[in-house]
Amino acid sequence: MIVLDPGDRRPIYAQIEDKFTDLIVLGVLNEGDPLPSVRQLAAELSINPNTVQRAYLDLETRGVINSIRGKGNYVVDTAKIKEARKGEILSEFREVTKKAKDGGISVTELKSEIYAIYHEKGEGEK
Amino acid sequence: MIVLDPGDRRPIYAQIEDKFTDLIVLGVLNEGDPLPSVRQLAAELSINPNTVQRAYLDLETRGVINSIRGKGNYVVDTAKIKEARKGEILSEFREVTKKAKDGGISVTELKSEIYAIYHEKGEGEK
Amino acid sequence: MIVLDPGDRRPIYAQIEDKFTDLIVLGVLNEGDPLPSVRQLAAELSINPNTVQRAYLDLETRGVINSIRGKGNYVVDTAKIKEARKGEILSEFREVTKKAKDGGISVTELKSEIYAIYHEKGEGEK
Amino acid sequence: MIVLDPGDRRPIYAQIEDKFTDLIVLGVLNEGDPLPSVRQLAAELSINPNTVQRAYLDLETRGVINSIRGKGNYVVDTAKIKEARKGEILSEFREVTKKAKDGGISVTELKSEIYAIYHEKGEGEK
DNA sequence: GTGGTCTAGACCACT
DNA sequence: GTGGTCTAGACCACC
Repeated sequence: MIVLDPGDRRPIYAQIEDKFTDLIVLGVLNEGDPLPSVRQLAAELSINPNTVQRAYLDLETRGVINSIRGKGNYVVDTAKIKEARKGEILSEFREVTKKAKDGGISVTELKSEIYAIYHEKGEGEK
Repeated sequence: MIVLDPGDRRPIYAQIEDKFTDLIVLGVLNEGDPLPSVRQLAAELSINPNTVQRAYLDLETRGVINSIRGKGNYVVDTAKIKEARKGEILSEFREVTKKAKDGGISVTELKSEIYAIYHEKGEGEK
Repeated sequence: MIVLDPGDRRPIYAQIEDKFTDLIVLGVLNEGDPLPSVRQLAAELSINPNTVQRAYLDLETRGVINSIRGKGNYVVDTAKIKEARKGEILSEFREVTKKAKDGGISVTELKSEIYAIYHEKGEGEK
Repeated sequence: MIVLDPGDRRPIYAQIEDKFTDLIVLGVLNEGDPLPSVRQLAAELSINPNTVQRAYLDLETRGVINSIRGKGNYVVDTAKIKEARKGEILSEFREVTKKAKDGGISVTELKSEIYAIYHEKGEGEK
C-alpha cells in the first residue's frame, strides 16, 4: 500500500505522511477508514516503529487522522484535507510559473507541457 | 544585492547559491563579472564567512563561477547556466502539473494562473 | 443513561466512572440503586465488557458501589462521595484561578463568568 | 530555569512545553530570546535529548518558537501565545465553575476562593 | 557547537 | 493486540 523511495532526500516520516494524504486526496482512503497499525507498517517497510509513530503523530496534529489508544488510527475530515491540498498545489504552481517567466520560458511552452500531461494515454508510471 | 529570507527553511548557503544563479539567469550578472568577496558578503549578511565560502565552493564545483586565489570570484559560462536552469524549471513544472491533475484541478484553472502571472504589471520587487 | 464522548481523550473506563459519580452527585442515583449490568452497559455503549468491568472495579475500590457476586452492583455512601467530589472541584477551582491570576485575568472578568454560569436559563442539553 | 515535577502524570515533554509557555506568558521570556540548547536542557534535567527535542518540535509546530539548524531555538510571537493562553484558561475556568454549580457549591464560596487567591500576600510557592 | 532523523529496545496504558 | 512515552546511542546537516 505504501512504498518508500530511497532516493527521496526527505525524511522517511515525511514521505509516509505525504503518501497517506495522497491516498486521501485520490479517494483511496475515506473518512473512518483505518490506517495500518504502527507496528505492522513498520514491519512492512522494515523501518523502526518510532518513525511510523512520528508520521502518525504529525498526521494527527494536522487533523488528518484520529489516534485511539488500544484501537488504531482512523481517517477524518477528508474534505478539509482535499481543499488544503488543492491550495498548496496551486501555490506551488504559481511559484514555479513565476520562475519559468523569469527564466525566459514562453507561455506556449508551458501550455504544451500541460497538454501533454493532461492528455497522456497510458499512465506508464506508477 | 543579496537578501536572505529568514523564513526560508533551506540552508543559507543554498539560498546564496540560488540568488546568484537567479541574478545570472535574469541577466544582472554577466560573464566575467566579479562576485562580492567572501568577507564582504559575510559582513553584509551578518553570517559566518564559512557559510559564504561553502556557497562559492559549490558554485565553482557546478562551473558557475571561477575562483582565482588572491583575486576573487568571477562569473563564467552564463549560457550553460541558463540552459540548465531552464531544464530544472521545466521539470519542476511538469511535476507540479501532474500533482494538480491528480488533485482534480482543471486545465482551465492552470491556464488562468499562467495568464495572471505572465500579464501582471511589473510590481517592482517581490 | 450513559453517553460516551469519542472526542474525550481520557480512557473510556475513566469516563464511565465519572459519569456515574456525576449521576450520584446530581442526585439521580441514590443509595441502594442498582447500576446496569456489565454486559448490558457494554452492549449499550458497544465497547468491550472488560472496559466496563474495570470501571466498576475502580468504583468499588473507591467505595462508591458495592459488587455482589451473582446479583449486581449497587450504589453506597452517596454522602461521602458528594463531600469528596466537592473537595476535588474546589481544589481544581483554586488551581485554575491561580493560573488566571498569573495570566493577567482580572477578578471582575472571573466574577462575570461565574455570574453568567450561575444565572443562565437551563439549556436542556449540552 | 525549568524544573520537572516527578509527581506530574503528564508526559515529560508536555511539562516542558507548558513551562516554557508559562515563562512566555509571565513575561520572563520575550520575542527573540533563545531557549537552552536541546543537549544542555537534557543534561540539566537528566533526561534524554530526544525528549527535549520532541518538546521543542511541538512548540515549533504550535508557532511558539523558531528552530534554526546549527543555531538554536528562539521565541516568536509572544502576543499570540498570551491571547491563546488566556482563552484556554477562561474556558477551563468556565468548565470547573459549571461543575461547581452542579456539585452544589455556592457562588459566595467561589468568590471567597477568588478573593483569597488574588489577595494573598507572600507568594510562598515558586 | 547547534538542531534533525533514525534505530533498537523497553515499558506503560488501553481495549 | 493497539497506541504512547522514554532511553541510549548513532549519524547527518548546518553554522
